[in-house]
Amino acid sequence: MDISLDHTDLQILELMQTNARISNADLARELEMAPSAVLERVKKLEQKKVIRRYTTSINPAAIQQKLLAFIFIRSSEGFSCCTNTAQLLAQIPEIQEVHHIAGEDCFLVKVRTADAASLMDLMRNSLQKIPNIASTKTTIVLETVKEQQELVIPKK
Amino acid sequence: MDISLDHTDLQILELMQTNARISNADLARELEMAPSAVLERVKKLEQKKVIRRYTTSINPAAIQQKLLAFIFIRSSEGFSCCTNTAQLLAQIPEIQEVHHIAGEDCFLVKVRTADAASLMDLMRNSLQKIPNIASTKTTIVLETVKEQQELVIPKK
DNA sequence: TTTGAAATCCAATCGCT
DNA sequence: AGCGATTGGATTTCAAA
Repeated sequence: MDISLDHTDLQILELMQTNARISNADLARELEMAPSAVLERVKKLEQKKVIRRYTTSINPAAIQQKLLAFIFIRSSEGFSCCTNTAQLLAQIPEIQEVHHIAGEDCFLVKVRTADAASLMDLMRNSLQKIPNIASTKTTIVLETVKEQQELVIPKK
Repeated sequence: MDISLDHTDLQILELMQTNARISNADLARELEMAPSAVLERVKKLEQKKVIRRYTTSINPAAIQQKLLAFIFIRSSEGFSCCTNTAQLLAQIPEIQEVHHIAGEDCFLVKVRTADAASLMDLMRNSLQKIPNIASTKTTIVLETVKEQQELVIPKK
């Protein structure tokens, strides 16, 4: 099973990226295909892990998650320990993203908490318990102008 | 119309965050409520913009978007021009996130392209045309260990 | 806000192409 | 891969509490 995608697949991705709750019937109407054929394609995209999951984007402020920060984390030891450190970081639910980055710093982490105090709590209680964290540099977000994970789908 | 959320609303958010394509009937079964009552609540969450949108997470590698980078962008002029600069950045489809950050740099931007060459294209053709960009500092992601936008939903 | 009933519509399967 | 027919179930609306 390969991952080659034709134009119809890309159209499906485009439509579902914009609205994950579109009905299969509406998808079929947009593509001018039979619903059963469309359903088949969607299932294959799921199986092939082209589609990873369907998520609901929730306004963070509505559930009192007002603080967003990025933290650069430097690891004190070599490359081998990094994988372990990364896994421990990934387990923290407030941490949405863990990226291994090029350059002097080892990781870039995106974290969301209620406020500055709870970010401090998290750093003291969760981060500092992870071995091999040499230093952290925190960047606080004042305002988010754009935040979406929509990819640019190729035309063909 | 206020934005106060009760336990049932939080349960709905929790379930829909995990799977945006859950059927209303399944939601109702989980909550042990009538489907019509659940539908009413979901619609209100949408109206109140607690739910922002339903999105499909697509594997970037499957559509040849292999490069992820974060760019720190310094603005050459004062605060007033920042809003304009931010809007121009936000219009670039490859840029997924634009954050106004505290500290010396003005913006942190998350960008996804096919490869290093197309990132360079983007910086030359799109970024450098935006006025008041004084400097950029690009951080390339080598590996993404975790990437989700799921929020920690409070228990009550 | 919730419910239950009713009408319409959809999801999912399968045999055929 | 796609289609069309089928059926069991889902969505959506609405009057009533």
